[in-house]
Amino acid sequence: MTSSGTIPIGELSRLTGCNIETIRYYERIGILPAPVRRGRFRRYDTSGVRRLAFVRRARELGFPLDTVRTLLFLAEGGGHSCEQAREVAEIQLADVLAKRADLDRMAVVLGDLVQACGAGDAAGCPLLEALSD
Amino acid sequence: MTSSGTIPIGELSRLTGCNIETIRYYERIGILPAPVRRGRFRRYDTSGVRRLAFVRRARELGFPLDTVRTLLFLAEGGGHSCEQAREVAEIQLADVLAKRADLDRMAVVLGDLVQACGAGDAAGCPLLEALSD
DNA sequence: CTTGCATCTGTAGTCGCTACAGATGGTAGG
DNA sequence: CCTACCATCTGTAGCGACTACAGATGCAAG
Repeated sequence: MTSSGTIPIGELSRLTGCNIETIRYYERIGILPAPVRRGRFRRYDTSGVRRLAFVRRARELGFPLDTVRTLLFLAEGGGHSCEQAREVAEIQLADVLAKRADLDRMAVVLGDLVQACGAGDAAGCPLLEALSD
Repeated sequence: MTSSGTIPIGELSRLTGCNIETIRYYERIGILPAPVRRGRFRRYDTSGVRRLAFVRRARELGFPLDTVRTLLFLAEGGGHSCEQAREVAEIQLADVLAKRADLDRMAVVLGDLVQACGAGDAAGCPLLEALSD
C-alpha cells in the first residue's frame, strides 16, 4: 500500500458529481491544488474530496469562481471569517434576486404571448407583432 | 441628398439602445444584413432600425440568437408563422421558468445562510459550515 | 496479441458580447 | 494652414465557466 486512501480522478468525479474535465480545469486555474500523483495519474485524498465538494456546493449557489476562491480562503480560517462570508453571500443573494426579477418579467411577457398565440383568431401573430412593435 | 433617410451606426445605436460593437457583431454573424455604405460608413434606413429593434426585444425576452434568427425568418412571412412562433416561445418560457426555479432555490438557501450568519452566536460560521458539510 | 479502459496533455469551441489597438476621414477652432 | 477631435472603420483578443475534442500512454483482461 503506497497510498491506500487515495482515489483516481474518475472516482472523485463520481463522488462529487463533477465532470473530470472540470476538475482538471479547476486545478489549472488554481481553485484546486495540484494533487499527489501515482505515476502520471492524479490521486485524491479526503481533503481533496472535501475541497471539491465545497466548490461544487458554492457553485450550486451561484457564487462565481473568484468568490469561491475567497470562500475557500475564509473556510481555511482566514481572518474574520463569518463577517466576510456573510458579506459575499449578501452580494450573491442580491445578484440572484435581481436575476430572478429579470426572469419574472420575461416569464410574464412570454406567458401572455404564448396565450395570445394559442387563441389564434385575429390576422397576424401576436408574438411576432409584439416583437415588431 | 444622396441617401436622405439613412442614419449612421452611432445613431442606430442611440435609437435602439444597442451597443455599436454589438451591432457590428450582429452583422458579422448574419443576424443583421450588411447595410448600404456611404464610403466606408454603414448607413441604416427604417427597415434596418426596425430589424435591430426586433432583435433587441427578442433578446430582452431571453431568446438565444439562433432562435432570434428563426423569429426574424417567421416575421418575414416564412411558413406557418404563428404556430411555429408559439412553439419557440413555449420552449423559451420553459427555459425561463426552469432558470427561475433554480434561482428560487438559491435565494432560499442564501437567505437562510445570511440570516444565520447575522445572528452570530455559535462558534463557527453557519455559511462556511454549510458549504463544508 | 489485441482490445478496451482510464487517464494524460494541449488546444479549440461554446454564447453573447465587450474591449481594445491602430487606421481613416471629416469638421471646427486657432 | 495646421491641429485637435470625433465618429467610424477593421481585426483580434478577452470574459466566465466550462465542454469537447485529438492524440498519446499505460495497464489488465480475454
